[in-house]
Amino acid sequence: MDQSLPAQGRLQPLLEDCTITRQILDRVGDKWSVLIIVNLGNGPLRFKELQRRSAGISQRMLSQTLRFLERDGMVWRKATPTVPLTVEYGLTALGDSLLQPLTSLVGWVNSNREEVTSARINYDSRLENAITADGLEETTAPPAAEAIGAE
Amino acid sequence: MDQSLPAQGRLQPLLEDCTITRQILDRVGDKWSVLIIVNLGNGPLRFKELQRRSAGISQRMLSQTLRFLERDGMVWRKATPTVPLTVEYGLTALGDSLLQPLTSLVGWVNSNREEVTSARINYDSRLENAITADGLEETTAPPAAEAIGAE
DNA sequence: TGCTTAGGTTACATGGAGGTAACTATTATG
DNA sequence: CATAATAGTTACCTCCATGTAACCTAAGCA
Repeated sequence: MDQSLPAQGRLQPLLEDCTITRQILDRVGDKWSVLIIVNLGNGPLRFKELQRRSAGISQRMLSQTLRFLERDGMVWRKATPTVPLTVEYGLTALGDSLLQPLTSLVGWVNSNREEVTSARINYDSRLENAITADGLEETTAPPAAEAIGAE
Repeated sequence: MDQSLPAQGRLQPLLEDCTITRQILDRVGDKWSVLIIVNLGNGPLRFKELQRRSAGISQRMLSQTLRFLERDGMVWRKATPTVPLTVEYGLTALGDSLLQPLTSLVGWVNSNREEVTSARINYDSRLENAITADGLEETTAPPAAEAIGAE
């Protein structure tokens, strides 16, 4: 779409004043929403199966999140009045189109896990050194005021 | 539909069992993190300026989120011991690389706001009709068991 | 002396997100 | 009659994320 990111300037005002944008972003960025959408990315699933695949989600949150996603037009729901009742969920065209940016975000996370993890270790050990170096006082001095080249 | 997304299958297990992935995803998907990263996308900013541009953020959350992002290696911090103290924040190479998937996600949201909004109106009005249609009882019957074409 | 600035930290209070568990309906089966 | 399965809903409770506001440091200046 925007090969070199000149769109950034246009994103800011939208993030600033647009409540709806923020609202939708919160929803699609939500922990359970992401999990459900990615899980539905391979095709429709029934409630129990979806719960089984979304490790850690409670019945309550699955049901709630599904209703939100259905309301927002990203997921469809199909109930078949069989004996113990069969309900299927799947991605709408809208939900499917979300799958792409979402997948690239999750992909970014997976690609950069190591780097983030080592950044944390690095940061934490610097903090420790800074604390042990000057006793109890003067911790107000920022320990990383130099070496900001960031590679 | 998903011929161009063969990576999905590999994302699921990572989302299921990997605590770190989920943790990082929560961080980069966080409301304030997104705002800060997008705002820093145009270049480094000082604390107050960043706060001014990130409408609605409190000093506390800005400071906290910046510390998290710095710890995760996405943002650098440069303090200059001037008279009232000058601190600049900017994106590291890692943070900059996040800008791309994040921008495409925010772009998706902006492109599909209308559709989501109308989906909500549609859903809510259907609910209303379903409620007024059958008085007080029998609301247990799923109102949308037919017409699932999703368009 | 005390007000201002930048850039925070800390204590305190609270709302709401989310977990747990019980309850619902329906039919088949033992 | 009780139990099981699917697909939820509801009540209840707790804890954490976040907002508010006060406080901190250091220097300048009126």
